[in-house]
Amino acid sequence: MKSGRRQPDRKQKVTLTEVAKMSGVSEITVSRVLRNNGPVSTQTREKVLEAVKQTGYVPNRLAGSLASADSNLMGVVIPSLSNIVFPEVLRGIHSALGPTGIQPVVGITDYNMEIEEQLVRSLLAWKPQAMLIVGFDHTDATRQMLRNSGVRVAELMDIDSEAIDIAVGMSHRGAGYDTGRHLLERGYRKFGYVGHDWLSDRRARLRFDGLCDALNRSGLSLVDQELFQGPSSTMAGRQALQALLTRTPGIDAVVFSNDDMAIGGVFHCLAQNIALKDDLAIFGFNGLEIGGALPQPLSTIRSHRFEIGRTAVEKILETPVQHGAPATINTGYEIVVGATA
Amino acid sequence: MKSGRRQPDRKQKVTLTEVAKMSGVSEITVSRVLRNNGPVSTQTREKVLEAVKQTGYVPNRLAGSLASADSNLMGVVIPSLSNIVFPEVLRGIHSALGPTGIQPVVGITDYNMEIEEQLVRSLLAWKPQAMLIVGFDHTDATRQMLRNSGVRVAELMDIDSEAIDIAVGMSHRGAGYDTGRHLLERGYRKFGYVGHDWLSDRRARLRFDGLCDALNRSGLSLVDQELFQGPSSTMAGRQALQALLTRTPGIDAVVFSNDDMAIGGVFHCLAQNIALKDDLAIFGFNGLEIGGALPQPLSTIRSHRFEIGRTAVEKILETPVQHGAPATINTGYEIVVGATA
DNA sequence: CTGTTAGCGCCTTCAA
DNA sequence: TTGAAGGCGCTAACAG
Repeated sequence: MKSGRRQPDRKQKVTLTEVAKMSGVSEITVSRVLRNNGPVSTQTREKVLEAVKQTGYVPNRLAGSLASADSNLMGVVIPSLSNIVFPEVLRGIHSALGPTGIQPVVGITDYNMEIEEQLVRSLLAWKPQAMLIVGFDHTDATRQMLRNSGVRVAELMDIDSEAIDIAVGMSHRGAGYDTGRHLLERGYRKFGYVGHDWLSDRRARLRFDGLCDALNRSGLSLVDQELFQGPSSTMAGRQALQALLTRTPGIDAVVFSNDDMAIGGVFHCLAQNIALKDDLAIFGFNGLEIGGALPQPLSTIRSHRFEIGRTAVEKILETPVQHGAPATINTGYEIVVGATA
Repeated sequence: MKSGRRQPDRKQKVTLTEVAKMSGVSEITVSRVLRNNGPVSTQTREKVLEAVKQTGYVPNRLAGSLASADSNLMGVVIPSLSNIVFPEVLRGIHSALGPTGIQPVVGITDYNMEIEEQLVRSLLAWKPQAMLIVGFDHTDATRQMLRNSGVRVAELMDIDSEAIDIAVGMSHRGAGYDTGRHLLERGYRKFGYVGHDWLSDRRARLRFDGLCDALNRSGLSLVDQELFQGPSSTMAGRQALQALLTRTPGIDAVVFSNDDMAIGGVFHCLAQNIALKDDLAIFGFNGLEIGGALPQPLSTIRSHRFEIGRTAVEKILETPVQHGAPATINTGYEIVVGATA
C-alpha cells in the first residue's frame, strides 16, 4: 500500500490535539485555521486542513463555546406547532439565522406558563445569544430569569403590553377593532362570533375585545357567540357556526377567531347553500394561503408571521446585549378584502 | 433594613463556586443537589437550594456537558417548515423528548443537500445525543459524518431505501400503488395526475411511481399530467387542475401529489360545479384535518407524521449508540374513504 | 454523606 | 506568524 490510510476514528475521539500532532503544529494554530481567525501562513493552513480531512475531525462546540463564552445558540420558545402560524414564525427566524451560523434550540410550551418557565430555565443554561419567546404571558420567575440573563429577549407576535426588552409583532386589539369597522362600513349589523379556546390564546382574546369595542362605539354589540373548548380547527369552526346559526337565526355577519375556524364556517355555508356575503358575512384572521384559494376568497386580516420572526432576529443581532428601555416594533397587518365579507 | 438583600448579579457571573461558598459546601455537593444525583443530606440540600435561589444561579450546560460528555441536545434536520407536515413531525419529536429534558436543535435544508451537509456538520459539533433527519437523500460526506459520529441516526418519513442506522416512516411507493388500486376498484379508468416540484420531493415521486405501477398492471396508464414548478399549495392545485381539464377533457379521476394540491382541486370543482366523485374523482395524500371538514370530505391516504417523530425518538433513546445493522420501522398508512373518490 | 483531584476540549492572553 | 500557559464551569472517580 502506498500510505498507511488512517481510519477515521469510529469513537469520535479526534480532538484538536490529534489534528495538531498530525500536522506538526500547535493546537492553537489549528484552532485559528478552523475559525479563520488570526494570521496563519498558507502553508500551515493547508497542512492543517489536510489533517482535518484525514482524521475526519469534528470540532466540539461545547468546549469551544465554554472557552470563548459565546455559544452560537438561540433559544426559541413557542406555544405550539399545531397551528401553521408558529412554524411560519420559525421560518422567519431560520431565514434570518441562516447566514449567521447560529442554531435555534426550540421549546414548546403547550400554552402552559409553568412549562414555559422550565423551558426558559433550561434554554438559558445553554448560554444562548438571545431568547425569542411568544407573547407576554410569563410567570414572574420567567421574567426575572430573562431580565437577569443579560441576553437580548424578543417577545413575539403581540405589542399590546410592555416588553421585557423588545417586542415584535402587531396590535391584535387593533386588528379586532378594524375587523369590526370593516364590517360595519359594509352595512352588517347583527354580529356573531365564533372562537376557540381563550384561556390559551390571549391574542384571540385581544382581537375579540377590539371587535366588541368597535361595535360598542356604533351602539351595537354581539348578538351571540359560540366558543369551542379546544384548539382551533376547521371542523370546529364548521360545527360552531352551525350551532350558532341554529340557536340564533338572523345573524348577518360572523367574525371567527382565526382563518382555520373561518374556513370551517365557509364550508358550512357551502354545504348549506348559504350565500356568503349576501346572506352571511364571514371574516377570519391570519391571511392563510388557502383562504385565497377558496371558491370565494376569504375576507380576513393578514398578519406577517414570517416577518415577525425575521425582524426579531435581525433586531436582536444588531445589539447583542440588553439595553435599558424596552422597545416595540410594529410589523403591522392588512385587511384582505375577499368575497365573504 | 432587615437583611442585606443580595442583588442577583446582572452580569450572570454566578457560578457553582459562588453557590458553594455561600452555602458553605463544596462545588461537587452543589452539583449533586442540582442534578439530584448522589446522596445528599436534607439539611445540606436545603442550604444549597436556598443559596441557589438567593443568587439566581443558572447552571451552565456547556460546561456540564463538556465535563460529562453528554449533551442533552438532539439534532433535527428537516427540509422545510412551509408544509404543515414537518411541523407535525416536530410535534411528535417534542412530545417524546418532553419527559427527557433533551432539547432539539433544528436545521432547515430547503431541500438542498449542500445545506444539509453543512447543517449536519454544525449540529454534530454540539455532540448531540442523536440525529434525526428527513429522507434518504444525502451527500456522501453527510452519510460519512453521520456514520462516524457514533450517535444514533434516524432517517424519517420514508422506508423505501436502506437506512444509515434506522429508518422510521412508511412506504410511499406502496401508498401510490394503493391509491391506484382504490380508484381502479371504483371503476375509474381515465387517470390524470397533478403534482408539484419533484426535484425536491422524492417521496411525491415515489408515490407517483407506485400509482403508475398500479395502472400499468391493469393495462392502463396516465392520460395526462400537470406538474407545477414550485412548492405545493392550494392555489397551485386549483390552477393545475383547471389547466389539466382544459387541455384533456374526459379524465374521470385525478390523483394529486398531496392534500394541499387536492384541496385546491376540490375548490376548482366547487367553483365550476363539477360533481365530485361522479364527474370527477379527486384523491390526495396526507390526511390533513381540513380535508375531513370539506363539504364533501376528501378521499386521501393518512400518513402518521406525529407518530413518525415520536417513534423515532423513542426507538433512538432505547439504545444510545449505533449498532451494526440498519433497521426499519414501518409506521404505516391508511386509506381515508372520503366523498371525492 | 462529603470533599479532593483531575481533567473535558477549546480559546484567551501573553510572549516569542 | 506561531506557541505556552492557564482557565472557562462543571463533573467523574476516588477518597475519607
